[in-house]
Amino acid sequence: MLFLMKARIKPSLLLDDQLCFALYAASRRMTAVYRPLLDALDLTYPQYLVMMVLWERDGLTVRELGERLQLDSGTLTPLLKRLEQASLLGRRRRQSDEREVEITLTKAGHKLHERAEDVPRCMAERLCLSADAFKHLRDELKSLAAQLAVPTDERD
Amino acid sequence: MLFLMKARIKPSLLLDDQLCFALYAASRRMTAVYRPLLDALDLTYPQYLVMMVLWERDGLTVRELGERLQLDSGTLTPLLKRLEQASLLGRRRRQSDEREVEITLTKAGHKLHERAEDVPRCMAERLCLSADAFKHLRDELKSLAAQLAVPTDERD
DNA sequence: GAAATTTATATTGTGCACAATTAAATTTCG
DNA sequence: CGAAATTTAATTGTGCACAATATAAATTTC
Repeated sequence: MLFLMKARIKPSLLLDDQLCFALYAASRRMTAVYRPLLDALDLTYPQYLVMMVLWERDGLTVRELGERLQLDSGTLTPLLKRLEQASLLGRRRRQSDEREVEITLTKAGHKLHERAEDVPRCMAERLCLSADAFKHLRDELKSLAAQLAVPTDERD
Repeated sequence: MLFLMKARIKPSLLLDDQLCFALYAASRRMTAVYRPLLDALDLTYPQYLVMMVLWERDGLTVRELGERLQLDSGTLTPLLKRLEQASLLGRRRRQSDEREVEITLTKAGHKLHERAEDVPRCMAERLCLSADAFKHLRDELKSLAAQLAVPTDERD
């Protein structure tokens, strides 16, 4: 009789066996494909992510943006200053709590949303995935990230 | 009667809908989980990838390393200089073709392979994936990267 | 209500990524 | 052959990521 059980991952140091490298390489390739589309909007890929969050909900603080994107102030502060220089958003301390810096889209920042709407359509065509395959892969990656976010000392 | 066909991806600018962000976030989380393991070896994550390639096949040129990892000399040259400083490898121009720089592991570089063998085991435990799920996700990512590597002007 | 602690952002420093350019060696071809 | 084109690394400059630290405001503790 056969035992049907989940086989353990066999540890390997060969590059082609690694999940981490497949992830790292795919992520960089993805950014590379976005680059020409975002160049047209004068945005880098991380700047595009920030704008996407703000188009969805304006007036977030740096901390809230950081939670959404999993980035800290060391990354966000200079990035937001560049977007401010580009007149896409404003940064000002909150009256209610002077520690917090509220990020608000300018008219140009809102306006950019329209031009950005082509980007997801272009990428959807470029990916050659069905909606189901797209969602499945995306959700697998979300669940992987969630598993990797669990502290090492409190696991199954 | 129902038509069963592949549905198109619905374009969206909402962060949570994006495959690219799931990929980007998962990749950074993965690197973050590797960090404490690699700190013990005094390697960064990209340095670990370079060492993995060299453990598999020593004596590659910068170009060959770059092809394997999809990184250019602008990234590799300073990274390799740091590994040279750390006495893990040597860099020297090839006699046969002075344009090429051959990378050779030192004794310490080879020695590090043993200590690195714990890393994949630790990660395998940390991931909580069956061998099948691991391979499936890895191969989906490889196929995604391959699709994204196809030039935009020559596609299905 | 002063002191200690926590929270939010900014700053500094290191190490990638990657575009663009440069320099040197090699190959191609008239 | 020898000039032009190609190839390989290195260099320069910009923009993330992220650790560590600093600073200032708010909150908690006593």
